[in-house]
Amino acid sequence: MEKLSRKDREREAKRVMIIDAALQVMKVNGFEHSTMDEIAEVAEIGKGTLYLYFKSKTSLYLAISERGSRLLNEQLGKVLLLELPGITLIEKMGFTYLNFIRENPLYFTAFNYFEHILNEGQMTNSPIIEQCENHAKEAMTYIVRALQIGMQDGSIKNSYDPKELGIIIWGASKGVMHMAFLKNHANHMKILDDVEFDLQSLITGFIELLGSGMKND
Amino acid sequence: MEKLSRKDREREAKRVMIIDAALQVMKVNGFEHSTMDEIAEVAEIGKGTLYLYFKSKTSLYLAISERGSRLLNEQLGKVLLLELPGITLIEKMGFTYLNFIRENPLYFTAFNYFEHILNEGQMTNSPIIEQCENHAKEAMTYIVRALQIGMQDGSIKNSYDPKELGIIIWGASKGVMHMAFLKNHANHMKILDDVEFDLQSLITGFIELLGSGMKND
DNA sequence: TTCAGTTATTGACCAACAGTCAGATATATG
DNA sequence: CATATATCTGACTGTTGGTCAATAACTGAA
Repeated sequence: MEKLSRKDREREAKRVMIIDAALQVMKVNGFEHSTMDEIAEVAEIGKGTLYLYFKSKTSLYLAISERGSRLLNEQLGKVLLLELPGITLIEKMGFTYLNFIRENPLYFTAFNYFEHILNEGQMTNSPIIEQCENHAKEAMTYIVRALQIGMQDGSIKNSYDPKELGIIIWGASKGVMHMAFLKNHANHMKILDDVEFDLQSLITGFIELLGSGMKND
Repeated sequence: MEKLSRKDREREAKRVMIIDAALQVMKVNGFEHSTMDEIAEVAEIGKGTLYLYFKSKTSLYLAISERGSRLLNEQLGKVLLLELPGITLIEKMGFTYLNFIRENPLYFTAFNYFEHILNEGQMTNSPIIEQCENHAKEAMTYIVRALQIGMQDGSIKNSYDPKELGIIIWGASKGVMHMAFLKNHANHMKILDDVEFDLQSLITGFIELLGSGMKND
């Protein structure tokens, strides 16, 4: 049972308010072109105060990613509770992910930012990075659970290692979503210009393709 | 037939040399933490000169991406010349891509940077962006051609639209490669820590999975 | 209510770095 | 050799992430 003092609750509320302000600024200026000065201004606090709540711009951005993955995980967790064959759970998770990034494109950008930071190898041993990693691990676990359920109920081939298959599904989904995201958000994307498709049909095709690779005959 | 004057050839050679210098600096400092001052120093030119050859840091980074995708396309193009079933061409392209980013991780980072720039919607109508997009489109065409060959020779189901399938394969491959890349380069990546795998086996699993979704029975 | 001690806030300031430009240097031409 | 043109340069500027000494707000005891 968590018992937070009034101080702690106020502090937490302010943290949330700052993240709201940051998202608001980013909606206008884009993710990278938002400045700490403007975020502080919108949050109606001094810039120094901003740095009392987030020790760097990177930290603030990661906090956005953290919130996003927390929200997404809540939804993925609910899918796992449904009484459905494993293969259907996997499909539903795919669409849950799709709808989430469609409704929250900024969070998707934040997810990519998080991975970029991991890649660059900076900010290791930071608590916010750890939280983000835990969320990612949790999402991964939801997928693996669904796969295990599917292997149990016979809806998914059991010739793959569920964890390895989980990584593949996770990675491939992110890649395809990213593609779809580009189509919708980039002004011009020559690769995609030739192809008539909407997000939904692309993802449906993708899930079908993966599905027919995983499904038991 | 391109006939370049000595001037033009010298200019081109210097451009190449600057990109070499930039890659060298990035190998040490990482992609983002390299400064134009240091790149100029390593290239043994003044900073002002650097800006005569690349109009911004972004342009220079995109030039690296451009070179990378040009090199990759050369290899993909060669695969397409082999006398093999379409499904095998697709598999070979997958491994070509894998080996390329394994041997040239910096180019892979550059590719991601290019997509990031597209996402942010900056630098539209810049010639270097256009070149990068053309390369991406070319790579995409190689995949689609291989799919068409496979649909012709019967090794690939023809129930999918080859272009849509191409986008799916392209996106999914990038996503899975990215995952594998993280495992190798990020210091810690909790999602991946649990799973014992090497790049090769993950990609093999992925290609097998996609393959069994595409293959004719 | 007062006041010392503690905590929270602030914005002027600093350092780093992308990008500029007036002047210097090299090269071509007659 | 002299002039014109092309190329190069690094000191300078503007912006922005991050700091810190000064200030304000709060707290609890007398």
